Amino acid sequence: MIACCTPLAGSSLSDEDAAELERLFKVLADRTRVKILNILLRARGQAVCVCEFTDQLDLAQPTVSYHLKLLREAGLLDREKRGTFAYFRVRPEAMERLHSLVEPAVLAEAV
Amino acid sequence: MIACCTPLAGSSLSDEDAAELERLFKVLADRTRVKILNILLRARGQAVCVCEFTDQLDLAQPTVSYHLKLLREAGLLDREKRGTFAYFRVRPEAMERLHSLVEPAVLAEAV
DNA sequence: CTCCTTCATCGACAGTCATCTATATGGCAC
DNA sequence: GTGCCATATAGATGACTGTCGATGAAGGAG
Repeated sequence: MIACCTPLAGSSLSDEDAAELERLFKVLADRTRVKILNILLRARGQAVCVCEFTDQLDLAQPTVSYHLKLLREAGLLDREKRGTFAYFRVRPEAMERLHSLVEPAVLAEAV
Repeated sequence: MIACCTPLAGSSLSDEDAAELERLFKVLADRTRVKILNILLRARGQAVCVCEFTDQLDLAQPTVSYHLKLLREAGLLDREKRGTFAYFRVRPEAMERLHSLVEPAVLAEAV
């Protein structure tokens, strides 16, 4: 008889914690949003104008706006308006949190 | 006149690199797969039987099989068959790679 | 061999997502 | 005020995804 379904040590991830990780990874699970993050990180924390994204990404302006909104709602970006222009910057503490969450030792426990 | 669209330093993420990050995050962007990873990491690298997942996750067996397949295709899991049973274990090097990829300094450059 | 168990695959279906065009909002110039 | 420009929002649409039930494949028990 093969030993199977033996109990595991440690407390399992709660539904809420799993859902939170899902939300976070969903935001990152798109090449356009990855590129946006890359542009912002290359700016070393400085604010970047929306026109910069519409220039570099080959997408219609509303599509870019849509992705920026998702990133902002996830708490990864801050927006700042100057006149009709909008500037975005990355939130360093959010990136730090992301980095710490994917630590194997952390994923083995609750969030 | 507001300064806008000023050039950025550094090389931008290539399409392929962005697509690779997208693929990786897509696999993680599901609460069931997050829970599977959590179970495997709590097992401290030991192999875990499929029945363990079907027990703990409240899902039909084909659904669990589907998620395990995605995780395996992403290189995050290894499978080992013993008789009719299948055991999965996490690939530590894949988790390490994941952790290093979400480093802000890394995301600011190419992968 | 036959039956049962475990797991993987298939096909269908509902829900979600990324994208577009069209439109609205709101500031600046004149 | 009017007109223009940058951005956000709304609605539509095609593609993808997670889920299930049904079925297939393969090994162990009797």
